[in-house]
Amino acid sequence: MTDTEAPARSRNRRGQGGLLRDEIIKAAVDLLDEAGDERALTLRSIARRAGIAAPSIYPHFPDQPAIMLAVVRSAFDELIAALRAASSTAGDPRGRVLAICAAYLDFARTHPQRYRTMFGGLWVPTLGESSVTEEDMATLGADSLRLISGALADCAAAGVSTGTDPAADAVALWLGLHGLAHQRAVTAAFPWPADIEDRLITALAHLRED
Amino acid sequence: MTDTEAPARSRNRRGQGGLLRDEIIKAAVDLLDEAGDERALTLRSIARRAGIAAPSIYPHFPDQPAIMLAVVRSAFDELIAALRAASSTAGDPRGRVLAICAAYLDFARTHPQRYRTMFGGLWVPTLGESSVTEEDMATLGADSLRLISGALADCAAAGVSTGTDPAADAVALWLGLHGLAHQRAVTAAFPWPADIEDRLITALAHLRED
DNA sequence: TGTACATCAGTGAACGCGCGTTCACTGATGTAC
DNA sequence: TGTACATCAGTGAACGCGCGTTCACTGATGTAC
Repeated sequence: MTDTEAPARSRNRRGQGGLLRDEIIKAAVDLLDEAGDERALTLRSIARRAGIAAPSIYPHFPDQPAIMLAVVRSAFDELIAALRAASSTAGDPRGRVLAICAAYLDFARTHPQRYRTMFGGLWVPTLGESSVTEEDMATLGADSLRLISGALADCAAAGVSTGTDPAADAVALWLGLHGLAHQRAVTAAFPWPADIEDRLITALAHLRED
Repeated sequence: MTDTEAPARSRNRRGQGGLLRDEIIKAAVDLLDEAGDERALTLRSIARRAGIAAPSIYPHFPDQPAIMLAVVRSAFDELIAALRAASSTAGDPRGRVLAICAAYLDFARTHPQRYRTMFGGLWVPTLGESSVTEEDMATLGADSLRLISGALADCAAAGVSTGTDPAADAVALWLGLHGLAHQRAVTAAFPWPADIEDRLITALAHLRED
């Protein structure tokens, strides 16, 4: 893993300086996907990757944790977009739940480093010592949970699940998915049962046998 | 969180130098429990905490990742001991499963930093660049999984669960517990349903309603 | 019982490194006249 | 249309810091004689 730089960068036109902000986030996300872990995401390594000098980051982010927040936020945006796409292509309620779950696990498997960073809690700065606020943290992921909850409610209404509390069931189902996705992202070798996904989803979504 | 040292340390008797090894692990675990995250566990901070000079660590550990492995190993030892204790006090199979799950969640709640470090995958060094081997990693936690698996098999035999594959069910149940324990260890505020533990355990252990 | 000595537990100073951040700056570009 | 100038995007050098690790060492303690 050489520290590939992007040397031939030419500066943005006048008035377009804000474009660099997105380039910085992109560089950080790329770096994260390639790196062993998020500790590789230093302000300087991101600058190198983006092909700029380290101080050039400061007009766009007040400090290093602010970059991390932007990276995590963009990852959450991507996740919810994938879940929504999966949700909309499925027909019946049961299929929707299964599609959302599959998309969730797929996201995690495709971007293990991003997943670990999003939910690992380690990028969280010591609140109060950085520019990132408590509110920034709390709202992340709430949309995904709502999407699952809605799909489960439809299942209950359609009679394909025996669940009676979609909001609580959504949390339980998500926890199962998260446990699986996280453990996969973290360990190389694990004795996975072949049908572990079905096993978790069917049990936690309270789906009836078909 | 001041960087409390232990200044009045007197050296071990001749032949008892090995005792410092345990003191180092103890210092590291204490530091981890107090710290915001495992990144605070540097070789130097551990040495400060133990009241010794940094180089004094080298006769006991070949490098920094080796200390991390020792810390994680001791945490896993503690976890399995807690699970075994819970398992042995319960009477019937159903009670045993519930007691083991409760002990698991209790461990995570009591030692969130330790839990996050054990399962977060971030202490894992780049294998091949440190003294920690692949085998070191693979065996951690296997005992706990076996304990759960055995308890589930007893449930099935006693007819209090409808599961037919205790080994696979154990993985699924553990994943649920892990998802819950991990998320709790990582986030301050989360909209937890009141009965989330029951919800997960009953569904994943396939326990019959009583 | 006394003493010389080897061994052992642990130290202090130093190294090179990458980090986040600051500062004064440069040079291209758009704009006012 | 030409030119002076303000503004903007981005730079290079430097700072102090904590890190992991190395090296030569010190001084107490047990042991052989």
